[in-house]
Amino acid sequence: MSNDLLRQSIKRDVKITDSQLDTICSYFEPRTVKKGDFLLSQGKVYKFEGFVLEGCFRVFTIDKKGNEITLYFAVKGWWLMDIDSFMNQTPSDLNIQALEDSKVLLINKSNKELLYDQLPVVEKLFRVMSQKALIAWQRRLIRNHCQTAKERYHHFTETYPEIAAKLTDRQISSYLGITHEFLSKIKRSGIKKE
Amino acid sequence: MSNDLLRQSIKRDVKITDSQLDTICSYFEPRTVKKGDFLLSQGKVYKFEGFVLEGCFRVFTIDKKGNEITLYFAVKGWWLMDIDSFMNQTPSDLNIQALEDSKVLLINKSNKELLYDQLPVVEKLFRVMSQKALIAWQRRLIRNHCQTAKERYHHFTETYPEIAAKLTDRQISSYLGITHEFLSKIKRSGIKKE
DNA sequence: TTCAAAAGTTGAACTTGTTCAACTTTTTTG
DNA sequence: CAAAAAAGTTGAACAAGTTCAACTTTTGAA
Repeated sequence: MSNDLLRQSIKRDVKITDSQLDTICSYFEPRTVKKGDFLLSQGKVYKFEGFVLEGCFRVFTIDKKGNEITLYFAVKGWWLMDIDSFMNQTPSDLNIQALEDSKVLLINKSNKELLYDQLPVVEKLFRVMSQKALIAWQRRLIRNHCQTAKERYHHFTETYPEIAAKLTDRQISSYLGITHEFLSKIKRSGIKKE
Repeated sequence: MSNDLLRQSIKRDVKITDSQLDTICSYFEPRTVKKGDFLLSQGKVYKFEGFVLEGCFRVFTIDKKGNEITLYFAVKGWWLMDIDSFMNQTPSDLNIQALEDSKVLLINKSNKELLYDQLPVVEKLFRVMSQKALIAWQRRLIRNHCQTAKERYHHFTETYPEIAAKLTDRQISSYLGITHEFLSKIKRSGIKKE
């Protein structure tokens, strides 16, 4: 199976048996997404949660002024979820778009609930994953408040060089919360001195 | 017992029996914290998770330049946690300070683990709580990127008027990510027009 | 392979928010 | 209650980041 990556990823977060992994994996379906296609678009209800096997996705929202705000990027081994829409089955504020031809494993809401009921370890898994994600969001907010755009840019490209390499400057700037014009100026100033 | 608030709060997130609630509550110990005292300070390992019964807390970090960044405030019914320090038992980056005389229920790490092992519903509870918190952090990041300081100030005071009423302007500004001088100017401009 | 669309660059004027310093008001504490 | 400390206000100069418009470069599709 092509589920090795998912199995490894789960084993990093919880102690789990192979048969439990089999059960979990049996609920996921593979799907390919072409470059530019949307797995979710703003206004729709999110019916799937996804685990990225290959490729790259961008999760973003568009505000009232029409600006794109990127929440995160997801490459191999990352999860794609709009917790709000999936949990409450309300229309999503988010768009999830493939930045290259990609492969994901998807699980729908009713299967996810079956899994939760059937295997308590799945509750633990998503509890641990959510708490780790929370830590990351808190740290990002702190960086947004205490670092300049330039520092944030370098932090991003140094922390995720493989992801940054796949992205356009516009996509990076929408993640950093700055205009692409200003990112261009940051890069120029970064070459000249320090 | 004075555990009613905790029991109600848990019942809002998961289906649970009274005897399970009894078990959970039995692991929590009440504690009073005097105004100004710290439940946690930066550099220490966080040994407790807390549920606020009364009073008000501020969770914040101090960056290299000495600026305070407030992650959140917690009043009656809110949880106090430094997931990073508690989960990994590493020194905390956070301070948790009582802004008034307060009462909390505390649970330590080993009891929390006992609870997780004993009652799967506790895994579910914290999974649901963490996912709700994640949604809130994502929304806050979006607001930080697409709203001005003035809009964020009004959003905060309108969403949490009871909390805002307990806070100094310096505390609010450290939550909004602006200087207290600028908050003062926002308030003045808000009176004159709009 | 060409040409249209998207991405990136640059500069000038502008807006938002910061810094610092001086001052006033409120709160706390001996 | 008096003094000290903390909080809030104000202004002027400044820094960080935006906006808009013109331009160049790269990418992709017919």
